Amino acid sequence: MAQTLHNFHFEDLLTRHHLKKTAPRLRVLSMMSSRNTATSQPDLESVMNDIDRVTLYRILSAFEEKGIIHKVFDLNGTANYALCTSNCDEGHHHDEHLHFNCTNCKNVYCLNDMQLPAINLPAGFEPQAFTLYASGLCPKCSKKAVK
Amino acid sequence: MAQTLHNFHFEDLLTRHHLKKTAPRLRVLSMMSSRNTATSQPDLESVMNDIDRVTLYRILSAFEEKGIIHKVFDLNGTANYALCTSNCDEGHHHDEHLHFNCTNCKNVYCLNDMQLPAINLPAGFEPQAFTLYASGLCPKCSKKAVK
DNA sequence: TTAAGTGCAAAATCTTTGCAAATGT
DNA sequence: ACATTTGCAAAGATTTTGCACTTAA
Repeated sequence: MAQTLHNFHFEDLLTRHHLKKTAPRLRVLSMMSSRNTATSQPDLESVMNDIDRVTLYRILSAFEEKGIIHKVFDLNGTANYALCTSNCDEGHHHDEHLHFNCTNCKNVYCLNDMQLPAINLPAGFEPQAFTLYASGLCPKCSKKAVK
Repeated sequence: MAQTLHNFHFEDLLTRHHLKKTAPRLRVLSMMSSRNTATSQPDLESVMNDIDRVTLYRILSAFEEKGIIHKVFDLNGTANYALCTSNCDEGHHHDEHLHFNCTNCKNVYCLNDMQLPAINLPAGFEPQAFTLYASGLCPKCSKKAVK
C-alpha cells in the first residue's frame, strides 16, 4: 500500500475500463493511492474543494461499478472507498480482506495481506463474499497512548 | 432467535436500562424479537406507520446506547438493528457474531452461534471488536433457485 | 464530431434539533 | 408533580437528478 504510482498507470487503468482520462478522475486516483487508508466522499471534498461535489459522487460510483475501488462502511455508516488490489471485475468485487476502523482517528485501513479463515455457515446459507471487520486502535493511535 | 418473548420480559428490559415503558418502545421490541432478521428504520416505519419517524430514530438510538440492540450496515449502507443476545452494556457491545446479508431479499441475519476464528493482526493494531460479514443467498432465497 | 463527463441548480432523501403537549413513575 | 418521551415543524445534511456547457477521443 501507500506506494505512489505513476500517472500513466492511472491513465491506463481508466482506459482499460473504458473511462475517459479526465483531470478530476486522475486526481481522485492519485489521492487514493497516496493513502494507506480508505477515503470517504467528505474526505475527497475537503481535499479537492475545487471539484464539484456531484462530480465526486459520480466518480466514486463509476469507479466502484467498474471494480476500480471498493466500498467499506465505517463505524458511523459513512462509505469509505479504497483502490481494489487485484482483479475486481465489473460488478464483481473480490475484496475479502480485513478492514480495520480506528475508533480514535476514524481511519479505515485495508489489510490486504490478511487471509480470511474458512467459515462454515448454517445449512442453507450460500455465501458469495466475506468481509471481516475489526475496530480498535490503529498503530499510530495506540502508540500515542490514548488517554 | 425468532421466539416470541412475553411482554413482561420487554418491560423488565426497559426498566433495567432506566427507560420508561412506553407503547412505541414495547412495540419496537416486540417487532424486532418476532423476526429472525435485523430491522432498519424504514422497516419499522412502514410497519408501524402510526408512530412518528423521529420517535423511531430516537428509540433506536436510545436502545443502541443502552446496549439493547446493535447496529449492522447492510450492503447499501442502511443501518439495520437487531436485539443484542447477551450482556451488552451501556456503550460496550459484544456482538462479535456473523452477519449475513442476503443479496436477493436484502435481509440481514445475525448468526449468533457462529464463533469467530482467532485473527492475528499486523503489529501495532489493537483490535477491540470484530465483525464478520458475509453476503450471498439466505436459505429462503437459495431454495427458490433464484435465476 | 460526438459521446462522455463536468458543474451548477434544484429536487429528493435521510437524519437531527427545538419545543409544546402528553405520558410514565 | 416532575422528568421523560412523544409528535410535529423545521432545519441540516446527504445523495440524486436534470440539463446546458465542456472536454477527451
